Amino acid sequence: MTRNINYNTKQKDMIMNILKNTKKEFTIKEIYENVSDIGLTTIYRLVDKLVEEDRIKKTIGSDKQTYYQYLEDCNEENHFYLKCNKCGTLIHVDCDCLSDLLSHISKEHNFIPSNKNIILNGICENCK
Amino acid sequence: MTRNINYNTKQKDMIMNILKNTKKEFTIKEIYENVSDIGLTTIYRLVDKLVEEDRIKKTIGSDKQTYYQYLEDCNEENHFYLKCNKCGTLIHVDCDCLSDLLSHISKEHNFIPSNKNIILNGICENCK
DNA sequence: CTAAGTGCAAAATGTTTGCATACTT
DNA sequence: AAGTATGCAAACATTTTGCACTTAG
Repeated sequence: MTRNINYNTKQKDMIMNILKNTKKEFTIKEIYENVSDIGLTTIYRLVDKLVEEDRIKKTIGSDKQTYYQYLEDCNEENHFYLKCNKCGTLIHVDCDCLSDLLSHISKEHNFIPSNKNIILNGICENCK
Repeated sequence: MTRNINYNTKQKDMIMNILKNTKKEFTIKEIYENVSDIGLTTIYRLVDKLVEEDRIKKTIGSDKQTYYQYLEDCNEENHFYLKCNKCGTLIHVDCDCLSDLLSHISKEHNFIPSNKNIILNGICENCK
């Protein structure tokens, strides 16, 4: 039995803060440029772990690049997001409007929807 | 006014057929291994175009790799999919069960949901 | 003190470009 | 015939690895 211990380092915090403050998408390079004194290697390693831990999400932007984006703290709760295709912001929605759809899908379509981090794309209020 | 002409070449068809036949995710390398006599460069180029044309989708798999996957023909119709997190299959759902949710979101959350290619993740019938 | 995390340089992968040739219409 | 598409080799970009050093708990 090996315990998987995770240190809380200032590097990890810095990356999380940048992603958390604006809810936008960042490339590795953008993270690198927005942070001081963290090596690229470390960014790759941390970002990997954070994805593993479901704290951030790796995605493909509309420009086909690889991006990373902040996710809400995911302890046993479901999270529903709206993602703007123009500005890239991920809007966290606190509303149970999904529940009917999800139960319909599991009953009628014989598919167990994952209830973590459901993302719907579109255009946000500001970008209309 | 430049017209953007697209030849229909056998290379393009081969790639589309592979993606269409199984609805699974393919990496560039997997596509390359499953076709005969198409150079890697060409695969990169074609896959790019197909993404542009909305005929296939570029995604990040749960293993964090970059994948490409077939989409239904997208002429003015909406398409709703269920994607299995285990086998990677993209199941096309022909059902209007989404419409309530989408109108709720546009009214209550002030967000215009894109109605093209909505994908929900979960576990499919076969993988349960 | 010890396991885990970091940063550098180098290695390995992945992707794009230039150019000569071949194919579509 | 003219404009695209293709494939190779080379250039370029991105990501990973090995290793000595630092840091968190």
